[in-house]
Amino acid sequence: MTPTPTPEQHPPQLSATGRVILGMIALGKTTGYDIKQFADLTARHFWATSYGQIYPELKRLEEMGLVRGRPKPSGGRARTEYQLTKAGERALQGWLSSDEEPLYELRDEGMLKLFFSDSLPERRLENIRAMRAREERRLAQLRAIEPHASQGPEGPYLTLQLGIANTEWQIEWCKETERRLAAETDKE
Amino acid sequence: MTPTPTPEQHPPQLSATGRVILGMIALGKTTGYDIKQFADLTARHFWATSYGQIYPELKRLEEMGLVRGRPKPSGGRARTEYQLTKAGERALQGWLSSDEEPLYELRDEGMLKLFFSDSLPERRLENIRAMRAREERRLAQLRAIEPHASQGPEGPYLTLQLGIANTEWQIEWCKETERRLAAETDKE
DNA sequence: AGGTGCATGTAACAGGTTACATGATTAA
DNA sequence: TTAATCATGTAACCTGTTACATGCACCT
Repeated sequence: MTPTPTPEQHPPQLSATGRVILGMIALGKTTGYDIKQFADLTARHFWATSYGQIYPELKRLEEMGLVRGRPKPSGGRARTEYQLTKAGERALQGWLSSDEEPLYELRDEGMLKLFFSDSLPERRLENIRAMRAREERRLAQLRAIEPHASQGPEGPYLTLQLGIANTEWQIEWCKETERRLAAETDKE
Repeated sequence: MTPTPTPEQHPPQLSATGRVILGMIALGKTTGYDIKQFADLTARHFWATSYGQIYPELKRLEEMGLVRGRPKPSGGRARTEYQLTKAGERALQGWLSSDEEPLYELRDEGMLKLFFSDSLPERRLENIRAMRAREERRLAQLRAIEPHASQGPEGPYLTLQLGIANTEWQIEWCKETERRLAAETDKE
């Protein structure tokens, strides 16, 4: 007779959103609103969030004992400040040191259009231009936050650097490809 | 009294998954299975798909009159081949020439770890190495499909080139950052 | 007096993944 | 004969977005 499977008494597992929140609290963003504002300025480029996730997840994290929230009204405004508990710090560091394959997911409609562009070659150049325009907008946004980021902690600064360098490079590729396609069109 | 809003008799809107399928059929992938196989080899790097989307969506597209499916059993195996209808071609080209802001979504847990790495600086180098390893794997996969892609249509080839160049660049950044972090650690 | 920003929250919905089910064919 | 591959499909689940609701505070 098979032994009954281990009762799997793991506490409910830390979700990806939960990790983001723990990390953000560690960076000093103590309210749901704060977390969202900062994330929209920074992490949004590689990890988007919404209030619809953040507020319910903060409650779940509190139930799990990873954060502790206390009301800190500013003026007459309702407001809850959260801090990490010891368990929360451990959970955050456990995630940062885990060797599991980190998730990577991309949905890029611009690439998709380029990929299928043989079905309408006349628009190919235009599609690449649109991709470049998007990257140029992104670059401008990243550059706008650079100055104040370079005074802050290292982690955010490194990701910002990577984002900027990466975007610059992408723009170069688009320009080159545009030139190449334009040259081919001329030949015909 | 306000005029009743236009009855919005637009036929049900073409979803993103639907677009992928139309594009794939245009590239000669005529069955659900075929589409998935090819997408897993190529478009997966910027747009993942699953059978759970593809098969139901093929039916929806047929209801919408954008594709036509006919049973083409190979041996005794059930099998349905799809082709684009005129309306399907128009829909595909309409999408390719539309000026709507193309969707872009990224979830990159590696970047997230780097972003929060101040909470466990000892692991920072390791995290960047993991990111590099991921990109190196990706590069190997992309290079493996390059030879046969370079004989095919232009669109897929261009996206492949972009993917390769982009990945190579990312690897360089990781290496440079690793060197820099290693040097800083030595100084201390 | 009214618009914007601060601050929290929820319900409905949309989209996608996973696990499962089925069954034929082919190569070892 | 058994494992892998071809081929299709569905139901349950999970995650995340959108739209909405509430109300205070601050600036003009």
